[in-house]
Amino acid sequence: MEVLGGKWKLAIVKVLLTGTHRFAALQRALPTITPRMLTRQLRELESDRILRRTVYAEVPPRVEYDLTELGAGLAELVEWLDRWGREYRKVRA
Amino acid sequence: MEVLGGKWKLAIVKVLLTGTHRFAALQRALPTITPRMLTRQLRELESDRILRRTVYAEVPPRVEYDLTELGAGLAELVEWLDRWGREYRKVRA
DNA sequence: CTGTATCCTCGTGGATACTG
DNA sequence: CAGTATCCACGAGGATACAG
Repeated sequence: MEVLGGKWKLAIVKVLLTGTHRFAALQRALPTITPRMLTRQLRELESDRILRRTVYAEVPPRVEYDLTELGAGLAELVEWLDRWGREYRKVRA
Repeated sequence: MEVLGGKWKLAIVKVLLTGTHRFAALQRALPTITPRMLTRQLRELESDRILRRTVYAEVPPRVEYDLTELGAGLAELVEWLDRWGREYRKVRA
């Protein structure tokens, strides 16, 4: 939970489960996140080896994010949580 | 994550997966939790229908906590997270 | 395009002491 | 036994502006 507990962490993982994304693409996928929060959560996920950050020395700059094997192993968890969340809303309603 | 995100929530669920517990028993199972935090997390889990609180009108007072069906449905998640946590520690080491 | 820098609010969580 | 009451520190998260 220390690794996954950030407000946007699992949301980011979920997006990256659909493939490699650039910074701006993640912003589009998470419309309400601020650049500051996106950077922070990405850096933490990187240092926890959930994802990889690849910088291409180009102009304009290009940076790509994709899941490591460790991160990809979270696929089941994300699905499980999605299902449980739906069940939860049903029961609580 | 809003429901499960408290610092002690999943730990409490994990204990209750082994059966009904009283307040003091939960304290013993979670040696570093303060009574204040235990109360708060229990009340939140109760209002989210993850567990049930049963008060017996006796002296001395007796209060028992046990999982609802919704809460019991978290068993898989807890196991999954345990496994992933171990894997995580191995890979990160 | 991919971020930093600054400033600020708020809530979580902890310490400690006390109570019906 | 099963909590409350108070007080406090810290940091996560957000708003806004700016930069290489």
